[in-house]
Amino acid sequence: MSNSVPEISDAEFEVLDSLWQKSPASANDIITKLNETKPWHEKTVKTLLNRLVKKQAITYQKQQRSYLYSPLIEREHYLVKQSKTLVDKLFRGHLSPLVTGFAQQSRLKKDDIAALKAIIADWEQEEKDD
Amino acid sequence: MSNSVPEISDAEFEVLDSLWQKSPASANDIITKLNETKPWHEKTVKTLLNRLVKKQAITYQKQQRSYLYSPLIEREHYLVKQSKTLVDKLFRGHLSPLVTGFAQQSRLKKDDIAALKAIIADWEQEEKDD
DNA sequence: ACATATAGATTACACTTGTAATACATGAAC
DNA sequence: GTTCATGTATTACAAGTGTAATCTATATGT
Repeated sequence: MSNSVPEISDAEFEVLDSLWQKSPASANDIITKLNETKPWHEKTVKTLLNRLVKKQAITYQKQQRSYLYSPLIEREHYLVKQSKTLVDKLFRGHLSPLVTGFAQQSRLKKDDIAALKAIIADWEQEEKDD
Repeated sequence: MSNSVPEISDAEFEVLDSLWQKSPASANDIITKLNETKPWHEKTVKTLLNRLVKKQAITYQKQQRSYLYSPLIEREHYLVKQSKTLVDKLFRGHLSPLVTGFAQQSRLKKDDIAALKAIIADWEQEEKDD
């Protein structure tokens, strides 16, 4: 119950995602990791950390001088919510047109196909159970 | 080639979507239609129309005093691009975790399942052709 | 004890977005 | 021809965002 997930901007998301991969982590850990792929200034990342704390998306524990940050919002939950938001907006809640669009752009990977088969099998099992 | 789709905000998207449903349309047509579901002030919608024109997402033809607006960006193209953007961001380009998330939230509708089956069949046919 | 490096906090600043209000131009009514 | 209504254009303004720079407090080296 309770928590409506806060709005997370794109840049903030990258920071949060880094914490989902490994936490707790110090600001420097996070900066180092992010800098493998993004040219973000140290100050920029710290601003993003502050904003995430204010939004209660992450928290920290004081560790002598520095902080160790950890996520407060759960990854799976967040991903599902964002997915649903987009599908609602673009496809009025229907997933299949999204998948079809993907398929037409040939972006399906073989593990996607395997996963889809499994999903269909589950769904049909459920139907039978009704 | 050419056109990187411009960034469209949420509010702007609603206006564009209305034009995808019916165009060309006058500002008043659009306002009336949008007001069936959103409490937006006339001035607000006109601001959004202006911004969309500036972004070259829509265009218009002068019709005596007023304008008739039409989309410049293609709906299918836009939807696929947004879908891909989200899947890249949240799932590193893999569609199946998104579908799995949906399935777990029981958001799959029966036409979704039918569409998924068709997609798989097509994909397997492609494989065979290689 | 004192200077310094450094971690986090505060401030900055331009751009976008949501949400209009005001200004301007012109066709329509008298 | 002058006024008025109405359509578009311009301006407004706060909140959020990307992208830092500056300020402040303190652990550490000497």
